[in-house]
Amino acid sequence: MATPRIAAVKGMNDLLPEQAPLWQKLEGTARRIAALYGFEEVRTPLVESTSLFVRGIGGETDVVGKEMYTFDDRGGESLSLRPEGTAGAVRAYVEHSRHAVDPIQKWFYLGPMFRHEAPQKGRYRQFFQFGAELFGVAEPRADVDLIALVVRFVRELGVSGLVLHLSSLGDEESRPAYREALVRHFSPHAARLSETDRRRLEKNPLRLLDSKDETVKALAEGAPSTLDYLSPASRAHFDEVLRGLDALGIDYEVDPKIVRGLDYYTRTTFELVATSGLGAQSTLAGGGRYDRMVEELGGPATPAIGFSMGLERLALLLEASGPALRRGPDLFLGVLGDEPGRTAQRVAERCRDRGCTVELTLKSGGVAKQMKRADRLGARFSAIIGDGERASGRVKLKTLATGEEREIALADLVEVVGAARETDGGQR
RNA sequence: GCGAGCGUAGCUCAAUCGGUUAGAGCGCCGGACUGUGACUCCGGAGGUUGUGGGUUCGAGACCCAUCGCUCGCCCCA
Repeated sequence: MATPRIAAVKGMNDLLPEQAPLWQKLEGTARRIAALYGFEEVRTPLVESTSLFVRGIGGETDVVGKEMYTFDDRGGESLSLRPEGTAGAVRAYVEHSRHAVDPIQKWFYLGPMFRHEAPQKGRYRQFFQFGAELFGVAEPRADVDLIALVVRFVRELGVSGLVLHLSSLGDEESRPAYREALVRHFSPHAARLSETDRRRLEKNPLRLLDSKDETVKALAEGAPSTLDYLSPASRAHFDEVLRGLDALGIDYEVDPKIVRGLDYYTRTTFELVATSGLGAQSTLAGGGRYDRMVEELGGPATPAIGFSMGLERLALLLEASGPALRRGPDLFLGVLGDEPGRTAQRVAERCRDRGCTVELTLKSGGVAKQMKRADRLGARFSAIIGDGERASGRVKLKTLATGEEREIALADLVEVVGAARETDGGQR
């Protein structure tokens, strides 16, 4: 009987070497695009005081109310694994008085988030997000710049079939009136609503617009739009965002029904939705303004806008369009014997000094076996070093792809392999 | 939290109505080829059929429970 194995925790996945190239591409592109827009990386803790999320995101939200990994540490303080990145970023902005350094802070982050939900396609308990936060600018141009970043990122990766949904939730002035209008619209039909939807009607009527229940969907068709209740200032802001996107040629769909699940949003909200490939979890990215949150967490009144994107969902879309290639080593160095092995290892080090990737035979074996390995690894060149080579100072350098073989001086090996790498920049 | 589907080798799958020793392809290891990969051929390892119980002369298959995975609902990225 085999010893029982311990499996990974439900909803938390290993990323194995085969998947690494794809993730490196995702993260590398994210960093590069963020830099193009002047965003700098911030790394905040994975664990925060539970109260941060309760205050920042809203205790009534599903994310905080029932999906957080919460525990008491040894001192009795309630801590939680971060379910999203914005609250921690705002906390850091306030804690370090960044407004005093420069009120305009442009941050991006890349890292795991945790939510205790039933896993399904595109939804995991540990998932990676790429996100950005732009503090200190109320102007709609900031909204447009941030959305442009998101759009450029997915475009750069070659993901297609995405639609940008856009709306505005208004400000302190507009929201109460809109809320009331919604209650007026749905209340006469309360009897036909499910229990949860009736509770929503009381607590957060905005939620009803997002319902998938057919009855509610039908009712929502004729519901008043948040856009009709915007204050003049919010209206002007929203219109300017739309004009800015038009000017950049970014397509969007004004969709008053998008309601973000976190309480902190004001004014502009947006989602990037996949039209296929993600099943029920079609939202790839979400974001919006949170102009009141910095103040609510004890900082000076500071407007802000941000977004976050689920990288697993992005990976799912990218995997569908073909696997990322793993690049083999520039040189495979085979070894026959201990003494030649030491020579080969020295040569390998010199190649690596030169910036070439080298796979050296570590586990002794016959030539055929070593060549098989060279082939499987996808090496560009192979050479075997044995007593003969050591004595003569000459090696046979084989180009795996063509089978062509030529004899060169062992002393020239580094230069030949290095030059070949440089002619095509290591891209093969 | 709720609902549904699925668990057979490392992977993808097969196994007649419940029938005797659970197979194949790919992959892996070895050999043909003791100093040259791919193609080919030969051989090998690898399974408590997720787990526990039940029905039966007999269970991979049927029943119950349990665990896991997947998908959907809710919600979200």
